[in-house]
Amino acid sequence: MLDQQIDLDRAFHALADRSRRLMVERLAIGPASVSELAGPLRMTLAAVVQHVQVLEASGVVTSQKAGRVRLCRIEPAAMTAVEGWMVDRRRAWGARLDRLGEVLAEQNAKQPNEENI
Amino acid sequence: MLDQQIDLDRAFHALADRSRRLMVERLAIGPASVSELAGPLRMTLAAVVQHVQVLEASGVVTSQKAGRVRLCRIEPAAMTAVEGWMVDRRRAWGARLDRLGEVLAEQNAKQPNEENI
DNA sequence: TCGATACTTAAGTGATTACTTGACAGATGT
DNA sequence: ACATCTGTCAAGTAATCACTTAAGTATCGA
Repeated sequence: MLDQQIDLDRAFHALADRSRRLMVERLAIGPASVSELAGPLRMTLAAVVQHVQVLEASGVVTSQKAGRVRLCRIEPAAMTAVEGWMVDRRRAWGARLDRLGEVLAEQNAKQPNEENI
Repeated sequence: MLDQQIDLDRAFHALADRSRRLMVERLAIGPASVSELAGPLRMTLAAVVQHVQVLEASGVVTSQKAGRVRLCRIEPAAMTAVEGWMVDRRRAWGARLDRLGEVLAEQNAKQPNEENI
């Protein structure tokens, strides 16, 4: 429970980098090797390996080596923890905004997307 | 659209710090002054002001000064953007896990299966 | 067996971070 | 008027970051 704060630090930090988010987007579709992850990125393989290490240390990604290939995959638990924190926050300010009436919040025209969780 | 990547960088980074997350948790409940935010934190006011600046630069928080007090409040748009990215990812891996069945995810098959990606 | 493939490790570099201290400014209450 | 409250700005510092190059180590295919 207390450690989870540390995990959130690391998880948010891991996702605060565009290259790493691209890797996670790729991994969300399915497992991939390090060089597959490196594909769209303009940096050395060594750098990509370091990004993978950050992702693993944060718990967002796990990997295992098969032969000379390291297969990486997303780790749902960490992603869920991050999403959960966001959802909890929105419950708070969402409830407050509802209470006040959405009209007061902003007159910004926003798309009517009905994504409810 | 391209800026949005930058915004996500900044927003995730802003939330990657425990002190700043505590501030956001407080602001999710309702607007607060800088010193109110500083309350539970063991650091100088100057440091808190710098954290507020990071939160504002990321778009997660807005503020306005009334007299000598700066009132901070959460900015739903940035929070929604972050949450939206998470939700989009979960749609991908969630769908995949459903498709495969969770049993497959935990098997320890060491055979290099050629599931082309 | 030999060369190519897929990482892996170490060391270094310039930029950024999360603070600190200290000096200061404007607003408020008495 | 004056002290106090609430915040601001500037400069400095130690640690961390996102890379790089260079030199490995296994593994695989022919």
